[in-house]
Amino acid sequence: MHGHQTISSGELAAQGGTTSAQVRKDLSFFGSFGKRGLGYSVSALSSSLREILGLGRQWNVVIVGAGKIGAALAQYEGFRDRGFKVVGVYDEDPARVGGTLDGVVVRDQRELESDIMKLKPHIALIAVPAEAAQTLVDRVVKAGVRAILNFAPTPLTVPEKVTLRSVNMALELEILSYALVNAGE
Amino acid sequence: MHGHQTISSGELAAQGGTTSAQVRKDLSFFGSFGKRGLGYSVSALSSSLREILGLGRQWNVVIVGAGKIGAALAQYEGFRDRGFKVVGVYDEDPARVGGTLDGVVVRDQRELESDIMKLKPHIALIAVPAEAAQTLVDRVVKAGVRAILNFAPTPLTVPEKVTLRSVNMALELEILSYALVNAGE
DNA sequence: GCGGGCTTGTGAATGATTTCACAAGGTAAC
DNA sequence: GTTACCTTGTGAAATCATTCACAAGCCCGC
Repeated sequence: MHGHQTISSGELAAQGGTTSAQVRKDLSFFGSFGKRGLGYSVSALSSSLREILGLGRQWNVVIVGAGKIGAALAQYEGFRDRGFKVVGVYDEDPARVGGTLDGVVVRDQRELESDIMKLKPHIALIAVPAEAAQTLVDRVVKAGVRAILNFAPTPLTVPEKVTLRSVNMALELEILSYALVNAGE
Repeated sequence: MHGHQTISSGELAAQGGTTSAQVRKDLSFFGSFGKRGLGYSVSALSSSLREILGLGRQWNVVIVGAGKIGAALAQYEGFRDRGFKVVGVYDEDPARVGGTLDGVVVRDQRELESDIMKLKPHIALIAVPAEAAQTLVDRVVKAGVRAILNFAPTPLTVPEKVTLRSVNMALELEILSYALVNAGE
């Protein structure tokens, strides 16, 4: 981005929308990468972080639900760029099964367990209606998936060994709504 | 959901995936809605919250960017259900302009300012590549939008009077990646 | 109307996160 | 080599958020 060989915590903070102290504290959690008086070597820091975050390797991902959100996820370049490969898309609706999303064939949700055993995906993205989400999470967890990113607007429970994160777009809009109502106060 | 007329903080917590103390603390920020010994009246609480969060009224939304994510957002029922109405979708690409997404015609990004002046949308959803995001945010802010939900994977800056929230799906995956790498520790 | 059993609302305690502030270490110019 | 100047890494302080715990209030049965 810049021609710099090296970058200071302050510059990183400006780029990331945070503070220099925050950046240094965060990085110090993993170790000490910088040189005092100079800053951080861009290339060394970048590869250390890739290593630490596990972005060097390829992660296989299955998408459960081929509706609007599932389709958008399947086609999202941001994932591929970071080493996340969509190895399967699943849906319940016969009308969708057999179609393709960005080169991946939509398979029947009944194949989920057997496919997971075979493909051993690391991550499952849940993009189904709220009512169906917990059931499908239980199924993918039982089949061996250990990391889940949930897009259904409902809280889910998983065993302790499984990592779950949720993205709730409707909630984000409600927060904006609240901010608008209370704007002038 | 239940036939109850009234609901306790504990039940709300279970549904929302949190704790009863948390629920009570959060609600107490807005006022005091419950009856001791009994709980909260479902209908009264529901309408109070709708009022406070501004969900009673309709909010007009424009979507900037008619790519994968923009299209998914335009078609997302979760928004309409909560009173958010998509009044415009904009793109730069002539191949997309003129097409329709869920009944809304995709318009040329050059019309953005004049349309915003006319339609007075309350919220803009930014669904363009990272490089273009700041420029478009500046444009919609200048045209009068005061609340922005950003889906581009980049930090943005807005004037203080504007509320900005960001959803970063790639970052969510990176966090999962880190969790997987450090699973057994 | 009184007592037992719930549940709220909220201070106080605890825990987590962010910011401050500065010694220690490094660069670069002379 | 020495000096002037930067920037990191990190304890300590401050801020923010969550959890605890309990008095106060309300319902209901008798």
